Amino acid sequence: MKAGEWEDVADPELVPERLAALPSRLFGRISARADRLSTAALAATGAHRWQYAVLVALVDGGPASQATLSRRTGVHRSDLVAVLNELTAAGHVVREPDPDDRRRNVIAITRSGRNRLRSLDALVDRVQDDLLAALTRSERTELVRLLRKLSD
Amino acid sequence: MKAGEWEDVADPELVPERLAALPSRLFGRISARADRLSTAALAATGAHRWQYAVLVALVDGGPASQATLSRRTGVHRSDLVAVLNELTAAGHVVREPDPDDRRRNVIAITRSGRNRLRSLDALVDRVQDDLLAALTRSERTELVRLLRKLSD
DNA sequence: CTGATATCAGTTGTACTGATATAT
DNA sequence: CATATATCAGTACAACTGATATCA
Repeated sequence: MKAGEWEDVADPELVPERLAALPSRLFGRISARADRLSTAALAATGAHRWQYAVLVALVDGGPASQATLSRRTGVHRSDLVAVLNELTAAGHVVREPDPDDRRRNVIAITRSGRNRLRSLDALVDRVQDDLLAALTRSERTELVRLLRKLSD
Repeated sequence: MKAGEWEDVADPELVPERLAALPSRLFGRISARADRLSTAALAATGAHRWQYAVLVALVDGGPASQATLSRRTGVHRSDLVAVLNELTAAGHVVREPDPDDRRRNVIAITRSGRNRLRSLDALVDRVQDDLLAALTRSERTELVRLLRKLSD
């Protein structure tokens, strides 16, 4: 993954059918494309890709410990530390020791964090739209249904 | 990506709907799972994940230069060098200068390479089956159709 | 001179493992 | 004692970029 001008190395005309229809290969390629689109869209804002997931998890689920946030987002607890450092430094969340369980930090979103999320929301929506541009609206719905079945 | 015992960090019950239904996130997670399954399956054979793509491209498209192989497989020409070094060392392909264009190497599969591909084929099929286990046969067909539309 | 080819060295981001300190 | 939490250092891999030498 990287930003910049991009030229696909594969030529659809040349790719043998056995490879072209291989689910694991398709997932890898589409996922790489999604990463490129996300990174490009977020580059302007200086936001990390995981910031969005964390802010959504806080708004939709309320304040939480880092361990809970990890379970809500799927972001690994090891990686969450750096994301929260960034968000805290920017004033988008506050991180305070939990008085009820002193192992935990309680993470809460700030007003600035809510504003941040609103602007990221628009970017993320455009990325999904770009990514799924080749599909009709009903195909998109069906695709998401199938992907969700797979990810459980 | 790594092998070993694996425990999902996300708890499906806790993931907010906005994240759970996000295509770019779903692609990332499923692609990571596909990588884990492939790596685990290939670990026993000592094969790199790209070996399979290269061997298929040679069998289905005939001998070719490295640049052509890159376009057939989508494997980057920079990465292809190492894969071909491995395959050459194992005797699965032969790499010879092209007499008609001395910039090129002609890569051709050997009998040992064809045998290798047959054993990898079985592994790859099982990985796809594992990956798509949650879907019915017709859902799998529809999914592949949608993924192919996206990857063009 | 331009473009294509093969090679090599290095970079970035994701998704981890493993270890440690601290508290329940 | 086991278990959960937060943190940090480090690893493996895909998918690149950029540079160089060679040749058409």
